[in-house]
Amino acid sequence: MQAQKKKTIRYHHGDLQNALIAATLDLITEQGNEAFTIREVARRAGVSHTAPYRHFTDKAALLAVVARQGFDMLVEHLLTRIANFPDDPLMRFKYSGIAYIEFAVDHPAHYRVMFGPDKSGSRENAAVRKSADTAFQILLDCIEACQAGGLIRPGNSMEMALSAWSMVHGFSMLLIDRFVRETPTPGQDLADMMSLVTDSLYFGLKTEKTD
Amino acid sequence: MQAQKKKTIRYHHGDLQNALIAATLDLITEQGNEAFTIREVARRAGVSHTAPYRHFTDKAALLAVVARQGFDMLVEHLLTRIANFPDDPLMRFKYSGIAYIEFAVDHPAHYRVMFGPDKSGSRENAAVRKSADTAFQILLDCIEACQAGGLIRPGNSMEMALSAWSMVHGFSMLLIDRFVRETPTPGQDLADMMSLVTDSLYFGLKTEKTD
DNA sequence: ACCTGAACACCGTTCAAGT
DNA sequence: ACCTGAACACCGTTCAAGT
Repeated sequence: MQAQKKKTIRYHHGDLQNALIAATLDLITEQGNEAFTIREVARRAGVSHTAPYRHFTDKAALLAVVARQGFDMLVEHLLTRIANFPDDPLMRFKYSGIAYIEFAVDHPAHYRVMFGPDKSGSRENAAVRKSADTAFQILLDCIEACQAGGLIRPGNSMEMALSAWSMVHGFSMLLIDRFVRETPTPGQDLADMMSLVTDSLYFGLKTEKTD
Repeated sequence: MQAQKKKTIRYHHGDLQNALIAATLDLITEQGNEAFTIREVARRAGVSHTAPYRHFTDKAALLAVVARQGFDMLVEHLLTRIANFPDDPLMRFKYSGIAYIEFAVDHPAHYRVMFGPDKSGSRENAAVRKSADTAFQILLDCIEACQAGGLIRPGNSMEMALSAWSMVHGFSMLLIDRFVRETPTPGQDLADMMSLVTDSLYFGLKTEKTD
C-alpha cells in the first residue's frame, strides 16, 4: 500500500517494483490470467519468491496496480483518439467506442486484469475505481455533448453511457476470450467489425435528423 | 471424458458425479470462481480428494460439464421467455435480450464458468461449443424473423446478432462483477435497467416505420 | 468398479535471520 | 532498507494399494 507511493525503489538490480509489474504483464500475455503467480513473477525478475512482499502487500495489491495502470492507459488512448474530432461530438462518441475496443484488443493482459475476476478487492481499491470512473466520464461527456447539439435523443445520459459501455465491453471480452474468432463477413477486418458493432448502438441513440 | 456419458454412477453415498457438480456450483456461488478447487469440492461431497478423478479427467473437465449445463439452461430459458410472443418477432428479439441478462443474474456461478477465463480448453470442448451455438442461433433466428417482417433494417444478420450479444453479455458481466451496482435513476429496478439497455440497441436496429 | 493414502511438484504468505 | 531460506498450510495430479 504505502510502498507504491514511493517514486523509485532500488534493489540490487534496479527497480524491482516495475520489474515485477513488467513480468506480470509478460506472464499474463503469454499464458493467460491463471498463470500469474507471485513466485513465477519473482523468478522472472531474478529475486527470491518473498522479495515481492517488500513492494506489494499481496498478490491482489500487485494486480490492483496493474489494473490502475491499465485504466490510466485507457483514458489516455480514449482522449488521444477523440481529440481528432474537436468539432464533431457524434464522431467523438463513435470513436470513443472504437478506441475502447482497440485498447482491449491491443492490451488484453491489462484488460483482463482490469475486468477479470476480482481475486480480492481491486474492485474496491479507491485508486482503481477513480481511474475507471475517469474513463467512464469521457464516454458520458461525449454523449452529453451530442445531446446538447441535438445529435442524440434526449434522455438519461447515464443510461445511454451504460448501454454503450456494455456493448464495447461485451464485444471486447468476446474478442479477447476467443468467443468471436472470425469476422461475420469474409474480407472484413477488425476495424470494420468494430465500426459495425458500435454503429448498431450509435443508430439507436441518435436523432432522426442526423441521418 | 467417457465417464460423463454414463447416466448414473453410484458410489457409497449415491451419485458422486452430480454431487460434485452441485458442490462446484455452491462453492462458486458462495466464494467466486477462484475458490473452486477439486479438493474442496471433494471435501464437500464427503469423499477423498482423489475420488473426483474417477468421474472427471481433471479440473477443466468438471468445469466443461458445468459450462455445457449452463448453456443448456440458457437455451431453455430463452425459448421459454420468447414463447410468450409467438406472433411478434420484435418482442421475441427484445425479450431474448432481457431473458439473457436474467439468466446471467439468476445463475452467476454458471455464467462465470461459461464465460470466465478458460482455465484450459472448455472453449475448445465440442459439446460446450455446440450448446453455445444453439443459444446464439436463437438470437439469430429472432433477428431474421424481424427482417423477414420488415421490422428490422435489412443487412447482415450475423453482424446484428453479434452486436446484440456483445451488449447483453457486456451488461451481464458488468452486473455480475459488480462494476454496475446501482440503477442510473433512483427508483428503477433491475428489470427497468435491462429494458433500457436492450432498448438502446433495439432502437438502433429496427426500421423507422415501426416507431 | 470404485475409492483411498502417500507422494510429488507446485502455490501464497509469514517470519526470523542475514547484509 | 532490502533480500533470503525455512516453514506452514494449501493446491492438482499420479499411482500403487485396498475393498
